[in-house]
Amino acid sequence: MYALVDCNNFFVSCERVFRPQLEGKAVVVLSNNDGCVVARSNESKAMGIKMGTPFYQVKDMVKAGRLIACSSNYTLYGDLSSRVMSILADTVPKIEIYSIDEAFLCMDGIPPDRIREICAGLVKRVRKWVGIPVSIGIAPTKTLAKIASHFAKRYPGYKGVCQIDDDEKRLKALSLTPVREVWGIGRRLAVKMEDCGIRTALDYVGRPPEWVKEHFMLHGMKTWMELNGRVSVEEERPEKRKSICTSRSFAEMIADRAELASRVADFAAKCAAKLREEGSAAQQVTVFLYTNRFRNDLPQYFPTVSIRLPVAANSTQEILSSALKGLDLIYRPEYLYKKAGVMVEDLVDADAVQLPIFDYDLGLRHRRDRISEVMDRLNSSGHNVVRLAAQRTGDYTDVVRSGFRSRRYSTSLDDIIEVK
DNA sequence: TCTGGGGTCCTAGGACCC
DNA sequence: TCTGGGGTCCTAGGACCC
Repeated sequence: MYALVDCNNFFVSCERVFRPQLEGKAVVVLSNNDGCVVARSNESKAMGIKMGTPFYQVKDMVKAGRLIACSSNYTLYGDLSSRVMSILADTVPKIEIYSIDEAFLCMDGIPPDRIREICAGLVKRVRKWVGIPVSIGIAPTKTLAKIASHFAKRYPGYKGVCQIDDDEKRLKALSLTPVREVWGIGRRLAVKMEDCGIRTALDYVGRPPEWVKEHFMLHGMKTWMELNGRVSVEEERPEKRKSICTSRSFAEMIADRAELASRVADFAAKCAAKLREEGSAAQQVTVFLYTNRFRNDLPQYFPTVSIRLPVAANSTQEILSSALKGLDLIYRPEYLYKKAGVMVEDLVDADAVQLPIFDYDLGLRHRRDRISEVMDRLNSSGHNVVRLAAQRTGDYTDVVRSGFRSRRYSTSLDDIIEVK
């Protein structure tokens, strides 16, 4: 059996932990730059606010006092997430962290008749110790556990735990689940399935496997098997990422090359730091720019360029200088840019980098690695105490729109003192 | 005026090989 | 007019997830 633990309205719940006056109110959390709605309380869902709604479309409700908006505060969410995860990890033999607000628990070795009771205990403990409400779905496959967790979340009668442990319950649950809500079936596939007359998950599992394979290929087959109770979604992914990306939209559009370069330099430095944190090194650095895709009146340009590194690297200097080289190749002064990003790809283990035999300055490499190490130590507080001259001066908060930010209650000493 | 950020996997098709 | 058959590898783009 798998148990999927899903934090309810996670970002909103995090805000509520430290501002209990938000309890029972319509609350939304906004994306970077206060761009769009990325989390909603039950009350704001009931008001019809959809995921991804641009903030300006609900601004009037905020002004009228009917809706409370919070800028996103990922430091806070990340910290509360790790507290939730550590409680889960302490309770069951194995957990697979799936996202910031979800984890699969592997219930191997736990007597079947105790699973529900253990999960009910977890719901209470996480609520009491961290303050976050969670829902848990229990089932023989991950896809079914997801469905069970939806029921646990939707119907208060379950008290946060729903288990699918026999065929009767499974078929009942599938018949009540629209196919577009199934894990692994997105918008495009859902439309295609509905065109074939498939409305519920039960309709889908009723189709013969040959037909499913023909129309929805490998991916569709896996989902089909999972819904039929046969495990097909692999075990956890390897712990190291295959690519790392840092990108941001800008509060204002940018045309100036120097300004753009300093932003790209920041993104590159961030990628390099993430690489080192993970013990990886990159063989390729990609830079991309976006003009404002919502401005039909402006010329559009979405260039991207990749630079191969002769030797895999993770020093800030090397990643940054490649990124700026890339920027030079794609930058055109006649456009207004709204977003940029740096991606590092083809990652290898940092301690297994293949060095060339000839014409290679190993001393230079070591010096760069040393500098990066020192930078990491000095920057470990999360503030950019030291940076390369190509990077921006000043804090990131200077350039991001964030009108409703809560404090970093659980991680920043200043903010903790403020609360007291 | 104002529209997020970060990942993974799969497939089709092209390049290339014999 | 008529132009083989079979592989592998790589990449871009599309689909999905949160």
